[in-house]
Amino acid sequence: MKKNKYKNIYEELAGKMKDGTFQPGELIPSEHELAARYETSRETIRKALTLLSQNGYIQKLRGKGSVVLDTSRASFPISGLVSFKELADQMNGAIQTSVEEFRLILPDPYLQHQLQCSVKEEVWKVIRVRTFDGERVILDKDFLLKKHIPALTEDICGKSIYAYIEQELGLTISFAKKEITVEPCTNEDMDFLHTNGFAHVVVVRNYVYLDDASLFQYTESRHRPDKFRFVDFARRHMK
Amino acid sequence: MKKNKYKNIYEELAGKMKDGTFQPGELIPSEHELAARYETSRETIRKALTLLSQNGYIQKLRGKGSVVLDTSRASFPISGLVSFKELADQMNGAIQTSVEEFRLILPDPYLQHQLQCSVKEEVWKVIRVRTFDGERVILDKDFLLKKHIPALTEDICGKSIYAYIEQELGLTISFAKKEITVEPCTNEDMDFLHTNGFAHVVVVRNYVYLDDASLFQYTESRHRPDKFRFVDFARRHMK
DNA sequence: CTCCTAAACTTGTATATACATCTTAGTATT
DNA sequence: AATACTAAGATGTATATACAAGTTTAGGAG
Repeated sequence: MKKNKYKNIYEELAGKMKDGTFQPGELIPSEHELAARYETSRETIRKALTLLSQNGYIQKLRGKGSVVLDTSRASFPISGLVSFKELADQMNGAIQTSVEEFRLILPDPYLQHQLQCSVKEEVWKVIRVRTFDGERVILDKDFLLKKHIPALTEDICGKSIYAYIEQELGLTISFAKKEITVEPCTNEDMDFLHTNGFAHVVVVRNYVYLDDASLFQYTESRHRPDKFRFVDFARRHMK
Repeated sequence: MKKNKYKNIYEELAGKMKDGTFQPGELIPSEHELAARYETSRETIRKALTLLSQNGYIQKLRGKGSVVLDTSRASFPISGLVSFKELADQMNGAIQTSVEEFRLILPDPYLQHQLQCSVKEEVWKVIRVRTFDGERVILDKDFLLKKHIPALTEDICGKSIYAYIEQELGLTISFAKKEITVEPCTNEDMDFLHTNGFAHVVVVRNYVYLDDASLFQYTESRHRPDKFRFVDFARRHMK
């Protein structure tokens, strides 16, 4: 099989950093030694190490080796493109999702612009509220093009839309552009959320694309400010 | 010279997307053709295209080619690790920096924790205010370890600390971990900023590292909410 | 003992080859 | 005319080699 050897090695090494087999500050084995240990070529090891470096697991030091970085503070996931369900599964605590609205609509001009579609394109409108420890703190407004997602049910929205798209429909969610701003509370925010006297919400606008580069989803995720936290890892120069 | 051929090609192709030589939706030449055109190997071209893909310039379609994505909406820089001076240079408008405080201190327990240093390590404390169109909207509190940055002047802080570190000191700023939250205004915020009645500020905490993986800077960037905007590009699966 | 140098080992870049997998267009068959 | 197959061309993965450049260590010269 000619598939994903480097990705498997990446996963295995990343696991060893997460579970503490490799400690922060330590040097991992050299590329030659890893190549021998995994019975593969140095180039394949280098692809795995490049991924680790890009995701903040290691720092490569020329002439010395690769040192393990401290990822404990980061509280994963580090930004990335992760669905709420996947995020919730990684956390421990009382987290609930309730579907407040679910229907097929024709887009208004604002949505036409966000989804770059015509007024005739049918769109799934899904409104969900995320509850943490009994407090309604996130309002998710999803809009999905029926052209790409022909069938959808309220039941699926209560679980995970992404799992349905990837596992049932066999589509591949590829990338997203996101924008974070702070905006005044709307009436809708106050209806659905426990705003606790906050006059503003943090708005995360997500434009999500499939692997053929077609835009299929626009999501507006509205967070109560005191419960919002975004963590990112960024490299200055690319390698 | 055995250096950075792939990075040069990346820069050249990225430039063609920015200036419109390559239009969104278009297919760029195939890897074979680019290899011939640049008189290099396919692997070198692939490294350049991988960078373009990671930074949201193109989407690679197996069996078809690489399609140019629309980066016009993104309004660069897309997250990344960019100094304020570099960001300001790309924008047009009346932007000013004023240094409000500049001195050498010994860290209190909070700073010791943020910078992971002892109470004896001297730290440069720099407080700067960023003014847009006459409004004081960002308060930057920088703390730099003297161990790594032995000399610093108020004049440098008024221009660009990063330019000084990289060009004068010859150090390489490598990566940063950042965290975005929303927090109540402090007295300091109200003293230095035109808070315009806002009760909260957006706080961006930056932990910045050199290329030997040593932490040298902790920055707290406090933004007036209505002027804050963060744009990110994220891929779901890594390649 | 100190200093310098050379060797060994590390990661970085460039090139080449082979084959897998996917898309598309063209051809042949039914 | 519709379908099925084939070939060409595209990207994806794996391997191999050579050399460049930075770091560390060991050993030799003084």
